[in-house]
Amino acid sequence: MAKTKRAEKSHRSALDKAEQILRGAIPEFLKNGYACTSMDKVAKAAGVSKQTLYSHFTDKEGLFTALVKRIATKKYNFVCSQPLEGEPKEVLRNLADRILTENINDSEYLEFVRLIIAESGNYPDLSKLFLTQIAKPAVEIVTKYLQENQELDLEDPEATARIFVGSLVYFILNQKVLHGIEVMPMTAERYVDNLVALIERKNKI
Amino acid sequence: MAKTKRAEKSHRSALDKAEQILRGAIPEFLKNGYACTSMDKVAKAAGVSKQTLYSHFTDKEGLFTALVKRIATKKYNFVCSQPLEGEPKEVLRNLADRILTENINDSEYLEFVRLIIAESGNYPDLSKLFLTQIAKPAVEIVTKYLQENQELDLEDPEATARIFVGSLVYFILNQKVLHGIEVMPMTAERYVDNLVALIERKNKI
DNA sequence: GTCTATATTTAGATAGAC
DNA sequence: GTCTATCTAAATATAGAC
Repeated sequence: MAKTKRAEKSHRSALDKAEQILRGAIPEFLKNGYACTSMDKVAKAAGVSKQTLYSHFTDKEGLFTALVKRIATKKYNFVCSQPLEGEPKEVLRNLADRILTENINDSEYLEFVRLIIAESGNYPDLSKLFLTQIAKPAVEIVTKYLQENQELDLEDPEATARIFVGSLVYFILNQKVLHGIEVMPMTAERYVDNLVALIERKNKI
Repeated sequence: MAKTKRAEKSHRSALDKAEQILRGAIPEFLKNGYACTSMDKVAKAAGVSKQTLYSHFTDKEGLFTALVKRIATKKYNFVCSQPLEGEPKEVLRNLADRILTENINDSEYLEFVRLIIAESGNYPDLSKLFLTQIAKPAVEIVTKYLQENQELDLEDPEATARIFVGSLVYFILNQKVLHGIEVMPMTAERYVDNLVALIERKNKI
């Protein structure tokens, strides 16, 4: 019995340590990037010794991969938890607003996107994971909606969905990640107005 | 006279060295990223000693900045050298095709974009330079065209131009930089068809 | 101006005590 | 499992010969 209890405690403790390490590692990697984040910094930020890192993750790359999977999964759950509802004519605008406001104010996620792109050459599998977990489901949700609303009279809902999502993602990338807000600013409202107008246009005539 | 000749030679030699260093440095930075490109690698790639690097550029950051300015200027000259001409109805499609084919096959430029985004946190001025030199002129050219062709009946040509350019840039980023071509492929033709259709739609009815 | 050699710092990863 | 102390390699930057 004492043995069982000890094993349980040991197991729980291990989980907590891994969790503790990830929680410390995430802001470090997001802030400094992969190359400039040392295992020493992570150990310090997580409040554990460096050797403890290596007992829970094989190496720096393994820790980084676990970290990316964690954040991607978190965002995936958010993307898929938002049903499209409301007045049909308002859905596209609400959806665009939601995509923008949700992501533009999520500085952790913006850093994450920057990191994924930065390491997409060295870690192509992580960028594919990112697309598969986040961008692809988002496009699929929009595609489905565009297909279901035939009054929009779109010849190719999937391609249109990609343009819709893609132009919003680029807006965020341009304004926030690349600091376009300082050299070529545009309000989200104006951008969304025109994007929605392009898709709904036929109905307006 | 000997003195003049010597000064000239010295001057020319200095220019050649700076040029030689940049030519060696560019592929190294584009391939490895900023942090993983050592001054030793650059010296070796450029065929000079490390000390020579430091005699022409103050430090690694100075070399990197000069390199980014060089590439951005090169692309700027290309963007602005392409006039919009041809049948009015074909211009948008030709323009989209040109933007895609030009950039999607320019692997050096794709690496450059990756690098700019990667370092946009550490070097915000370089990302602003990138936008100012490349993205902004591109949007301005498209804006001007959309304004001049009022039969398109666009309420906000500038916002529409941003959507047009932005969705194309994202397509490239998604398919090539983030390897979306392997997990969510789509042909450029299909994407462009639908993008142009959205803008021209009114005319088609 | 250019090179070789080096000073100094810091990285990833490991050994050994407990 | 966790810690302190350490090994080895590689980075930026500089000193000094020519």
